[in-house]
Amino acid sequence: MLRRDVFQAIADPTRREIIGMLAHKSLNINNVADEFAISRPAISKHMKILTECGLVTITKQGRENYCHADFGKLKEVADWTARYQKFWTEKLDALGAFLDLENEQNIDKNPDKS
Amino acid sequence: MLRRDVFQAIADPTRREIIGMLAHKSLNINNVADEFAISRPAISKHMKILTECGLVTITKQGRENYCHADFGKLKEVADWTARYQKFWTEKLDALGAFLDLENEQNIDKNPDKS
DNA sequence: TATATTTGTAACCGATCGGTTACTTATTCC
DNA sequence: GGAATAAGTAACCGATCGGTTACAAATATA
Repeated sequence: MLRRDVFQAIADPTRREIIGMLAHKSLNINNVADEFAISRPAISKHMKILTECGLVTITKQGRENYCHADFGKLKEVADWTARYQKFWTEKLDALGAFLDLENEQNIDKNPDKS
Repeated sequence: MLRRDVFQAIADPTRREIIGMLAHKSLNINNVADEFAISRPAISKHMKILTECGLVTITKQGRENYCHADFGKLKEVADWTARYQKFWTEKLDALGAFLDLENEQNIDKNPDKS
């Protein structure tokens, strides 16, 4: 497996839009492609990237491939941003806030790797 | 202005590491470059991307350029992931959860655009 | 003043990205 | 069986990415 990076997967606005669509309802590839100006193969490629990083799972139903969003992988992103949340929610000294956060969560020596 | 996308900016693991470093302490370009195996101009390019999207600001001090992280822009990412938070925090029916979220936050018709 | 330090940037490189068209395969419907 | 539908994939394209080396400019230091 290629073990795609979820940060890289959500970097593209089209893919973020796809995730939003699938939150409402599971759709097959053509259903998704109909909502965009780009071609079906282009959507198919985006979907491959989303499945490779675990953001989307596909279940085959006859000749149709239904795509479901799997939001668990999005937690990885939320957790990363949460490290710095205090910096925008409170007007604290930045260094102090970070050290507080580090203490609370007891994160490892190198918390900034991916 | 190029008006860089913060999602694209944080897609690169090196840039995420830089953000983590600047959370501890403001540093000049060489300080940052010393922590990586890649060249100084490469770091300089990463820093340009980070400043273009507002994640980093630079203050000139003599011949040194001090880089400070600006976490406000990270809220944009946190807000996007928060739309789907219920999907991983609770074991609810996915459609129901999304509609609840939509109701609470009263987000616009097309909440999935970037 | 001469030299060292900090930085930006230009030119280049190979790889990847996001898209296309064309073709194939599998399934469903008449 | 034959036609239509859904989807994967290969080949190609131009642009961007992430890196390099080389050079220039500004500031600090001896």
